[in-house]
Amino acid sequence: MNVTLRQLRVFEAVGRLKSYTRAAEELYLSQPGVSMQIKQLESNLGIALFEQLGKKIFLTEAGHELYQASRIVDNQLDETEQILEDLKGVRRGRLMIAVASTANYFAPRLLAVFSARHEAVTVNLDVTNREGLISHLEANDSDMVIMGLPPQKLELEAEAFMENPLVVIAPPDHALAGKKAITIQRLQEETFIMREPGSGTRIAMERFFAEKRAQLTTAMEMSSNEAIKQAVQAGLGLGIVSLHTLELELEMQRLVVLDVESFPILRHWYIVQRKGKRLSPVARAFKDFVLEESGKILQYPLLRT
Amino acid sequence: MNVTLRQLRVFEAVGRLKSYTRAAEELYLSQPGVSMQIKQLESNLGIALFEQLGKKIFLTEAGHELYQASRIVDNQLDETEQILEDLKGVRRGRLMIAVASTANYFAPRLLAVFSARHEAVTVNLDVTNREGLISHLEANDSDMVIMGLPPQKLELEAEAFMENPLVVIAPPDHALAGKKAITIQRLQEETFIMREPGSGTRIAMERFFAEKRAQLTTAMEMSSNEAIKQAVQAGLGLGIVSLHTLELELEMQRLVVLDVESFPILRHWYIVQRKGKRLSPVARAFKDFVLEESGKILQYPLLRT
DNA sequence: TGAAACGATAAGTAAATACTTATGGTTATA
DNA sequence: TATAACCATAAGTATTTACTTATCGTTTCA
Repeated sequence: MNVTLRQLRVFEAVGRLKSYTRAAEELYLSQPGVSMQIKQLESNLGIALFEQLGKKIFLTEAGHELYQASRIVDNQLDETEQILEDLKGVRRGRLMIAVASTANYFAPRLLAVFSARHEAVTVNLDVTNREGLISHLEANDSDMVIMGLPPQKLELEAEAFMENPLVVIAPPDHALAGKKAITIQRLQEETFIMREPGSGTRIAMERFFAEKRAQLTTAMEMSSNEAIKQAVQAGLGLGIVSLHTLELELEMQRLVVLDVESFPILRHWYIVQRKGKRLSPVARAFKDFVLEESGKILQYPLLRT
Repeated sequence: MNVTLRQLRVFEAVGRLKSYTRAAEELYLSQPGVSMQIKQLESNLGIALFEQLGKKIFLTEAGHELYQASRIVDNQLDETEQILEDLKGVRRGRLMIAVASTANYFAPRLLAVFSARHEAVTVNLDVTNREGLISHLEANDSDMVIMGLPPQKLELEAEAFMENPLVVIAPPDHALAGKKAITIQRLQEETFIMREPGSGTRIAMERFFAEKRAQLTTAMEMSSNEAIKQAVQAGLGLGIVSLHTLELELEMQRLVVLDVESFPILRHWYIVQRKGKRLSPVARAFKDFVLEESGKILQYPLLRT
């Protein structure tokens, strides 16, 4: 179809007003200008769109069909234009975030606040493991990723926005509970429930103990923090998890944080995205929001045990 | 929106193929040609549609929106083009016919046959009185009109396509039933059930008797042929109607046609349309069909009584 | 590390587009 | 019947469009 949008718009006006002259006025054109557009359109389509009987013009059947079509097309484009207009601002948009599973304990709260402020923004949150996060970054199908340990391989931009203290947890009735300044030495007498190799927490932990030249006994490996906490509660051993995951358990006194020397291991949470990625206004706004306000919103439990 | 269809189509190809170069190949363009169209489009919209990360390109959210829109627009136009293509031929289309109420006894049969031959054609039949037909012609909202007596006032083209004999009817037990060569003189002794003034049949009748210098006694006026036939059957008087309306009654011997001298009054059925009206292919086909084949399809009852 | 793939940019151009004014021919209308 | 309203046509033109080829810079991958 060799038709131009201009032709369709002129045609729509003529069809609506049933007059070349008035359409010309509406469009700030001369009457012959309109005549020519219509003629051109008719010749492009190879079919008559108007019928003139005396002074009045009528749409032919083909004209009626095209009239409907041009209204639909016009509306579609108007609508899209509106959407794009919104997208330029923060008003509307989709925010696609992926977070490490550990971040699941606070990320939803951040998103909830952001989402409440920007009602027309659709938020999409994927909670996944480290591997999943990396593939998100590679496929570029998230606006950004929240994780504790940005991978080195990819070219990324990572900004820390919050502390992420790793602490040693034990059941409340554990021999070490309540003890002050437990040494790392002492810890080596205990057995530990660990995250799976490759997990951010696990990597950080191993790095820490390697530095301290200590070696821990691994009782079992669990692939989620939830599982570790359950196992520790059940007395199967000690655990090391992010303090952020403990809010409830500390409050309910199901678990205690041990006061071990050099602890907590201080890590950070990072907002990560591919280098050079152009953020949408919504993504930009979310990032600013996290960098500036996450501290206020997420007050994690005090370290006092 | 200052967007051109060309831009949308190029954009659609790039969005679909996720590559400027391959889109260029598909469209038989150079790669810079595509680049420029997209750039133009983006600047028209004031928003980025693609994001390039390394070698790969991705649609931005705005790009996704526009992609959907351009597919819708494209489909709409394709569909319309198909419809218009059909309309050029006889395959599809709408046929709007208005017929005089008397023609209601045969017009549906014509339309049924035509409609069976052209399945994708929507047929619209309005059965109305003379006044209604004239307003159809004035408003140009029918393709053509079938009537017995084209009005003089409007500039019309009328073509006769079939005889329309007006006959005198009586109940089977009437004194004149079966009589040969009844004189018009004799008719004046009877009373008649007439159509309302202004009806085509009434006008033709009055013209006929004025010519013969005869005057009929009007018992009552009815606004439909059906009512006249009922009244005649009930013995309220004689009637004059188009032979076409009698098929059933003659066969069931509810009514008889009298053998009156100079009868039947020979009139014709006309296909009528406004002078200069351009017929759609479907309308053209219907007109030809009626002119050529109506005789074959409509064999009305013989005059023998 | 070097070649290949990809998109961006620059410069140039033939063609078309989208108008304009002027004018002519019909058709209603007062 | 004159006039006003309406659309068609003709001729002319500035601008824009839609390309092209040539070239460059970056990224990926063998």
